[in-house]
Amino acid sequence: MLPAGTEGASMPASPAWQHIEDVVRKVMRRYGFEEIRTPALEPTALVARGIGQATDIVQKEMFTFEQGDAGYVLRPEVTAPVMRAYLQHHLGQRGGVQKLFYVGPCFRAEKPQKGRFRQFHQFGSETIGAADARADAETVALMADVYREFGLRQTRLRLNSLGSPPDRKRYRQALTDYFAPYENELSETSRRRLRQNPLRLLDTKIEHEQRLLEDAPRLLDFVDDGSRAHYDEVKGWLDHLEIPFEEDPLLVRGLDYYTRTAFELESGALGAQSALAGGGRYDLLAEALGADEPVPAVGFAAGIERLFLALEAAGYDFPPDPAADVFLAAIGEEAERFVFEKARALRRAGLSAETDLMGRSLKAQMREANRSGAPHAVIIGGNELEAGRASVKHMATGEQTEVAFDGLTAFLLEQRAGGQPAEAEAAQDT
RNA sequence: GGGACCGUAGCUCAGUUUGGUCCAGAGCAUUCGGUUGUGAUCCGAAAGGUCGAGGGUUCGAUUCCCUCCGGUCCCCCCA
Repeated sequence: MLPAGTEGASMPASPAWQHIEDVVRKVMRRYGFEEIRTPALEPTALVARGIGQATDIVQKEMFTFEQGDAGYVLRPEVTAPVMRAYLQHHLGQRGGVQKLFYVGPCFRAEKPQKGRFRQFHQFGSETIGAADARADAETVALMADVYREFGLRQTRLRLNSLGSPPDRKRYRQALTDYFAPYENELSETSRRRLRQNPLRLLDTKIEHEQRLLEDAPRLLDFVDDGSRAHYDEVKGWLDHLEIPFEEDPLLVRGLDYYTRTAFELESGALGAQSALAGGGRYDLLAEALGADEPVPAVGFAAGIERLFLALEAAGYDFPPDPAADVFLAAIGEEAERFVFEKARALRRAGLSAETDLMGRSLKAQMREANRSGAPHAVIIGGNELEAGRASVKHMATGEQTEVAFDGLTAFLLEQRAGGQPAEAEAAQDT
């Protein structure tokens, strides 16, 4: 039995899935980001320090286990691991800003539902070493361009500034004070949040509480001048790039390492889990992981499964499954030996060639040839072996011609290069 | 962690209401065949399921009850 919420991860890698990754990598490279691969396994302490003890992820969503004295965790996200790699391998010494991206699996021990899995896949970018607001804007632009590349326009980009930890501490207090008189009107979960993590109150879905929030203090009013100036700059650069966004004073993120800029991209077509991607600045993460000095950084993370859902909802045209160039059918043992070797020769010439591996009838082989999507089937039996010429059937038209064994590779290469069916006759003379 | 619904062939599902020869079925997919060596169509046949698992009630359980496992969706939270 598979662990819950890991279903899709064990299916054969579909062309659609690979297509998504291809597009992601393409856009990432346009922006000059390098791919980095970090282990799926990380020390529990790294994740706990990086993401924050008080977060849901660390408190209840990690797959952890002990090995000797050490505690490990299947990574629930990739930003902390990338920062660990950056520090451990002194990537900053390479000079300049480090622009890294990743694509890979993450794990969270949540109850699975639509758009949420225990093993899921994220891609994202991390721009490490840049405090400039343009780094924030570039991250947002990169994220937006990935979705734009897929033609997804029904998305909503929300933006906010979280300021610095002292700012948030003062804001937390103000929020607590504001809600104190209303405590009896709050739901049980909201009362719990008020004590444990007041910022979470901001995304309550209870109408009454939302009305209370309208007059509640705003995080942005507690943000220090530096953060405010930075926020204004980020908005300026986004305007400059003509990237539409909404300011959302209620936007907070679930991980402790965020500072200043926070953003989230939503889709309307995803059901309960509408967040496609999110990110922000995390200038304090490096120090939390043991760095001697602050390392400014900003990044985003996106869910591939959710992108997939959004694409399906939008009726996205995935590229068709790649078809073989040719299917080789054999009749009789001698022909089977010939075909098996010929297929390898074609493959070494760069063609995608398929053959029967079950000793099936010609009829069954032709069915298989049809299924393979190969434009041509090559039939070789006693007659062909005697004549030294293969029967080549053009599957779409049903027309069949003969091609000398010696010229078969060249013929098929030419066909793949865009030769028309009509040229088949011409080619058979070569 | 809490809630709702669901588990019958590889896939999509019927059958369970009122337990017993319409209870083990259909479509698609698969394999083979429709005379000697030709695919997507058509026709025919075959193969394929301990009816999620275990226990209970009963003369008898896919059907009723309990437990467990799994799935889906929702709350929480997030990608």
